[in-house]
Parts: sequence; C-alpha cells; structure tokens
Amino acid sequence: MTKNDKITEDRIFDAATDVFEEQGLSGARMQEIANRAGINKALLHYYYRSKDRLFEAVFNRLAGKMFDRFITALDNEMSLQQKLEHFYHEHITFLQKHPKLPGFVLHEINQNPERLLNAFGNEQLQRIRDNLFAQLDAEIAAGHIAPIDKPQFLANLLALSVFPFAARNMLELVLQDTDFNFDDFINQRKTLLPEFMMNAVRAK
Amino acid sequence: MTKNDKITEDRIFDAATDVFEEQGLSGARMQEIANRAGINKALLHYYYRSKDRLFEAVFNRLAGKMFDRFITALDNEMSLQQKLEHFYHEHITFLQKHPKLPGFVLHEINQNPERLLNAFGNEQLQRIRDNLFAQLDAEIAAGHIAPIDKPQFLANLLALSVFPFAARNMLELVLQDTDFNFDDFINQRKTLLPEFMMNAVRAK
DNA sequence: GTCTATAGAAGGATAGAC
DNA sequence: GTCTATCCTTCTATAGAC
Repeated sequence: MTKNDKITEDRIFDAATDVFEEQGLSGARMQEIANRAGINKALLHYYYRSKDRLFEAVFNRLAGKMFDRFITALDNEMSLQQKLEHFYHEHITFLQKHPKLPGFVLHEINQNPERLLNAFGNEQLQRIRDNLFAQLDAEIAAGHIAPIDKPQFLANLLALSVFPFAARNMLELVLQDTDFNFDDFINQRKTLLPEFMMNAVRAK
Repeated sequence: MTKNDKITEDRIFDAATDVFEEQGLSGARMQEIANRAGINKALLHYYYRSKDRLFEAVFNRLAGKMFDRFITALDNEMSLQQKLEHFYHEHITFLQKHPKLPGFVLHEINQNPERLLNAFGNEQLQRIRDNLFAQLDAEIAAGHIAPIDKPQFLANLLALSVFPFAARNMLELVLQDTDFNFDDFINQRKTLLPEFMMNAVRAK
C-alpha cells in the first residue's frame, strides 16, 4: 500500500464518517461522501466495495471509540465521588468533540441491534460493568450511599451525560427566548453532574 | 367523505406511523407502508400525495402527542415533589405504550430541526416551561431545594425518563447475563425517579 | 375509491480507459 | 489508483382502466 493509497482511503473514511454521522445509513448518499472526499463514486467502491461495508467500518470505529471512552473513564481505583467527577469530565469533554455521536449510535443500534455485537467484544464491557457494580455494593455496605438498584444507577449515570447531546435541538426549542447557551450549559454539567448524582444516592 | 374513505385513510396513517417510527423517513418504503395497510402504493399518493406529506402528517401527530403529554403531566398546581411523582408516572406510562417514540422524534429532529416548529405552536410549551421555572424559583426561595440552574433541572428531568427508551438495546447489551428485565426496570423508575430527583436537589 | 401497469428519477455498483 | 460512462435495481410518483 503506497502512501497515496492511505491518504485517499483516509479521506474517504473521514468523509463517510461525517456523512453517516449526520444522515445515518439510510439517509447517506455515496455521491455526497465522494464529493466531500474530493473523489468520485467509483473510488468508494474500489476501496470499500459497497455502501454497507463502508458503513460497517465507520460504525465499528465510532461505536468502539465511544465505548472505549466509557471504559477508560470508569475503569480506575478511585472512590465513587472521584470516579463520578472523573467520568463526567472525561466523557462530556469527549462528547463535546463528537456531539452527533450519541444520536447516531442510538439510531443505528435501534435499526439493527446486532451491529453492536460486531463493533467490539463485550468481555471488556462486562468487566467494567462488574467493576462498577462491585464498587457500588462496597459503598452501600460501607454506608456511604443508600441501597440502590445497580442497573438504575448505570442508566441514570449515562442518561445524564448522553441525553443532552441527542436532544440538543429539542432543548434549544423549549428554551428559546431565554439566555440558554448550549456550550455553557454543557460545560456546567461537568461539575454539576457528579454533585447531582452523589446527592441523589448519598445515604441519609 | 364516506365512511370507507375514512377507514382507508386511517389504515394508511396507522401503517405509516408504524413504519416511520421503526425506520425513520429515509429508511421507510412506501411499498412497505402499502403492504401493512393492506392496499397498494397508488392509494398512498391518492390520499397523501407524496411520501414527504405523509411523513409530515405522521410526525406532527406523534411529536404533538409526546409534547402534549409533557404538558399535561407538568401543568398543575402540585408541590414539586407531587409534581415529580405525577410527571414520572404519567410520562413513563405513556412511553411504555410508545417505546420507539423517543428515538424516532430525536432522530428526525436532528435531521431537520425546523420540523419541530411546524409540529405545534410553542406558546403552550413556553407557558409550561415558565410555570415550572417559576415553581423552581419559589421552592428555592422557600428553602425547600438548593439553588439549581433551571435548564439543568429540566434537562435532567427529561433525560432520566426518555433516555432508557432510546437506549434500550444498549442497556440490554451491557447488562446481558444479569437478571435485567427491561419492563420491570422501567416500572421501577416510576417511583425511583421522583425520589432520585428530590434527593438530588433537596436543600441540605 | 381502488387497482394494474408503467413512467421517471435516484442511487448503488461496475466496466473499461488511462 | 483514479476517472468517465453506464448499467441496473430500487423507489417514488402518475396514468388510466374499472
């Protein structure tokens, strides 16, 4: 593979990433991907054979990236409070760089749940889950937090960071004519959410 | 309009609702809508002229329904605690009957934010928002809850109820091999979430 | 109002020259 | 490796019979 190969293949991949993220699989057009990559349609097929294969490559990359971030942000030996601070800071900073990712991944998973299984091995994912759950058990046993259903905790944890990105347009509509500013709003959440979660679950 | 007209038009509308909710605008096929309605493609155009118009009718109906529910569940004179209990019970019960609605509406709004403006007048929406915000101000002034940014409160309120429906497949993957059951999980949230929110914001 | 048949456009994919 | 030209399928939309 020559250097030029690599460049073109990357340009295609990057353009496809943008288009698929914006429009989804069924909404994306090969012509638009070619245009944005600055090449023609035939080359897309030369490198990726079909729209489905190109999509698969992009999806696996993006979904993998997102889950890797969950993992590195959660997999450490901090106390729950520290872990929440670390998680929300890392995770929200990541989503700020990829604001369309949540909506994209959620939509495509709903279209075809099997895709997730191909995107990455789930041993890793389950290890993280078990880690977090063990920590919750320990903190409950130590009396730091109130007994709480662990899946509920996990769902709330993710909902609070992910949802605003997927629902940005809705929020902006509801809050129009106020001084709402999405970027400021998101930055605030990096510190507000750890506090919010801790208050919600702290033992009384 | 004869009785038969109405029946056919409704069958089309219902079939279109199902297909669009599942596959989105770009993923839906007129042929599949016709099949599910038990009529042929030509009739779709006879009644709705084009795919876009049919979609618009369906979207406006669904989005309107969802927002109406927000509104009736929030627009009342209860205390904050009661309001949260009422809201989550009503809203989650509604979403249980329309589990694909959140993913659908979020996706289509991201594709075309203008759609929201046509779906309903926003005076109503803003009235509710202002109501809720006024109540939050009052509860803060009365010392019942800690000072909190109102848009943050609203975002958290919605995130906690809506997100699990949009992310069901993801949750089920992460929690596979546990005794996770989505329906039970959702039912629990009707009572867990009011408590969770109140703990999170209660004055200390 | 409903159907069959088909037009016409759009989009994914390939052939073949360079 | 990259392009132009074109094929072929899919899909929306319409014409016209009943």
